[in-house]
Amino acid sequence: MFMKPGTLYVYLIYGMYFCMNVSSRGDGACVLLRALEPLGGLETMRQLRSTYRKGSASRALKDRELCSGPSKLCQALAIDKSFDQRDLTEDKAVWLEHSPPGPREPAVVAAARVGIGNAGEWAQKPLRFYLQGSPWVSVVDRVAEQGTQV
DNA sequence: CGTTGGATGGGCT
DNA sequence: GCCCATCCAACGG
Repeated sequence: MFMKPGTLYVYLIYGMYFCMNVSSRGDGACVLLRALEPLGGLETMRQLRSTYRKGSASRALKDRELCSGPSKLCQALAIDKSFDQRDLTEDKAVWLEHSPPGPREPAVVAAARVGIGNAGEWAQKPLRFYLQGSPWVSVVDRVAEQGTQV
């Protein structure tokens, strides 16, 4: 986390999953990627996701199940510890792009974060952001959406 | 739709 | 030891 903004931070969680973060401006600041909208390579993602599951020969995953969670998207993109500390502005294999302009700016929901319990005052602050109405989000927070400007 | 319990390992105290 | 910004299968309604 204490790296140049735009640097990947990948760590192992719960002994078997990875989480993918991007270092941001400010000492110790970073952003955890909790979900993605899969735009290409869907079948590759489906295959990568399936190999990690228990009954690997079980039902095919729906599109929404490919990247709707921090560790799901790491599986779908084959992100592991080898991607830790890569520079998103220089690396050939992984980078960020702006999304193409849409007809209108989607509303951004600011909600409480997921999965950190009541770990101090910061746990309750609305530091989790997602596009309202997106079907690709990992968790929908109806309460937070009440106060969102559409 | 909801809830519950098990898998699993590195890093820190 | 114990904590981790998790996921999935297996249930019950």
